[in-house]
Amino acid sequence: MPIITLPDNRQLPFDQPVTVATVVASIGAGLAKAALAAKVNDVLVDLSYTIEKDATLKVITAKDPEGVEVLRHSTAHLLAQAVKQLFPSAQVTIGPVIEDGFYYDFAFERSFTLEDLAAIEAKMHELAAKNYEVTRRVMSRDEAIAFFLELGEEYKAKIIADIPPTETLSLYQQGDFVDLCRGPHVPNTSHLKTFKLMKLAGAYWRGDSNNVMLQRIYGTAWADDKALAAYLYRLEEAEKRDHRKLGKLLDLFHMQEEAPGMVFWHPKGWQLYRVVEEYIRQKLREYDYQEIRTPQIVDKILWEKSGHWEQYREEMWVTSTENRDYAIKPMSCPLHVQVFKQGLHSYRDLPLRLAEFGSCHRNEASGTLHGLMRVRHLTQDDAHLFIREDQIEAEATKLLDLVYEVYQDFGFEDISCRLSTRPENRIGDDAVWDKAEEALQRVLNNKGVNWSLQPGDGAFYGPKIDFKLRDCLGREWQCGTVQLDFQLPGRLDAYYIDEAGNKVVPVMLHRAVLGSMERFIGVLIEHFAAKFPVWLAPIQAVILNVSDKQSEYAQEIYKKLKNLGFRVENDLRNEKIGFKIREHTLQKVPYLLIIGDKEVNGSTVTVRSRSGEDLGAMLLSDFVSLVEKESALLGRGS
RNA sequence: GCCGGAGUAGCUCAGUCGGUAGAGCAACUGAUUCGUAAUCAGUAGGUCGUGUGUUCGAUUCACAUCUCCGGCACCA
Repeated sequence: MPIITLPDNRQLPFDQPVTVATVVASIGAGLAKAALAAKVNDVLVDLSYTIEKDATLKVITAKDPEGVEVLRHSTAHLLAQAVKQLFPSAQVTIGPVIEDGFYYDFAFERSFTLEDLAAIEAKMHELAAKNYEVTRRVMSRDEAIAFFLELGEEYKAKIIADIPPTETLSLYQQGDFVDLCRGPHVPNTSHLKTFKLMKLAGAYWRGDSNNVMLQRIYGTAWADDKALAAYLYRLEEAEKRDHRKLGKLLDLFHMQEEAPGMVFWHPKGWQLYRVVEEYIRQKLREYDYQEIRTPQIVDKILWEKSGHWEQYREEMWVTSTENRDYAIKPMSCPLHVQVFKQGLHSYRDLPLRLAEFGSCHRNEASGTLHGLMRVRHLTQDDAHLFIREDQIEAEATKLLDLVYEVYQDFGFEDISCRLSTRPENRIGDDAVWDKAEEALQRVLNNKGVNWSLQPGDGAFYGPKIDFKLRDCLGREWQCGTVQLDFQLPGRLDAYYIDEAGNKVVPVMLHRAVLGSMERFIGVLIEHFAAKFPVWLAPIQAVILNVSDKQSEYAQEIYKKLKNLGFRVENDLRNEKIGFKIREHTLQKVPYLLIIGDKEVNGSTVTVRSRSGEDLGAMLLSDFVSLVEKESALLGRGS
């Protein structure tokens, strides 16, 4: 005698076990039509699920986020069904829901083409319109393995073999297509209307590059056409923020074939770079760091001692001369230890904080290069803190403060923070790793930020905390990092003298706040869509004369602003004022100063903001204080 | 590195089913001196990513190679 409780606390009694579909039908025909799945006692189930005992019930439709996920999951099955019909020799593997869509991986003897993709999508619509019922059944492991092997689906059989024996295996069928799946799924393919196949890609079986490469088809599915259109529009808009596109458009930097993964900074891009660098230098002063500079090419011997030669060899550029082998530095840590080792340090000297804008070269795999986000020559805003063990928590806490302060100054809110623990390839005792991982965990908890765990993702010498920022398409890029290292100083024979006069190996904290200057600027360009706040903007204002008559006064204004340290340009070309305004607006210059006869006569400038707002005529001093005030807000103003 | 796609003027792109290419913007020259997102006219600009092959002839076809784009794997 189950009593079903609905979200509005209404209770429906039944005199025998009922399916969710029956209950939903008894609530109303409209709801029954819209229902995709349900939550019974907060567990997502199919409409065919039978409720035996008293339970709460929430019907899931396309209006619920879970409903859209069910749609996407079922659309992935529809994709697989279409592929199997068109290409019977293709084998299905996995097809999960992802952010904004789904994908399905297939093993197939030839590559899918874009034409195939169109044909598959058409087939999907055709199949959906057949209004197949989607039915669920349960099978034992052995039965299921035999079933899929019979169909020639070897990958599915392998997947099943790896599912823990305690788990129930469910199969979903629509028409002639059967797939192993946890569910839930829509009750009928007629619900699958709004979807689109997006792109083809390769993907390794089980995510392991030693395995064969499968073919992945990405798709997206939404509750209705409007939501799909909104999504596609969002993608288009996001593409306009692409830093590679904007970098070219605003003449910030370029890259070319002869130097893959390395940046040619143009004057405006380098100006931006320098503002960011100067900002960080200011933070180094505030937080008691000392800036240093170390060599780029260093004898292999040092890398062997540090462990890089063993752990990191593949990504190091090497060179040699006069029978000596050298590596171009991929990171600065061992070199900072060399600086620390000069002279003798007392425990009173610690913490000793050494910072460097470290110019590093890494031979990143060709397929990973991506604009400024993934380069082969990068500049880390790097620092190493040499500390006593009792200073770990205090120093790590200060680092978290610094990182969050800097990100907020640049206007970032969406920061993801992760703790990565010991990887398989590592140096050092597990006891030391235990200590290091626990320390970082404590610091994170005390700081009270949201963080997640990434087991096995630490550096080879110690665990780390990573900070990630998102690009225009939602892809995350690691920027800041804090790494605790009990290994390197000892390996490189660094020590200090403690109170009792003993030599003690210091603990080292590696840290970068921005990460790499290049990547951070890439993220920055996308974050602001190149509409940089005035403190960052490479050109803060352009002075435009209406006609030749005012050029002398315009020059005067230009010189005054330049002498005050503003980044200004003059546009005295013989062009119409509208044309000049258009050009500099497209260049996203924050302020345009218009100089006509009126301004010359009144000794003023007329200010037009980047958004097109006319701020009217004002004294130059008023404009100066306006910009100064705005600059002081940094990225926190908007 | 792996899978797929792409590379034509400074930029954005069109085109050639094999007969050495075209537009808009930009550039240059001239005219125009103008008040808040494109003034007009003219001129010039390309070994069609690179190499090899097939061919009477290759930007077009084939192969190789480089780079870029989207994923995957990697990412101290």
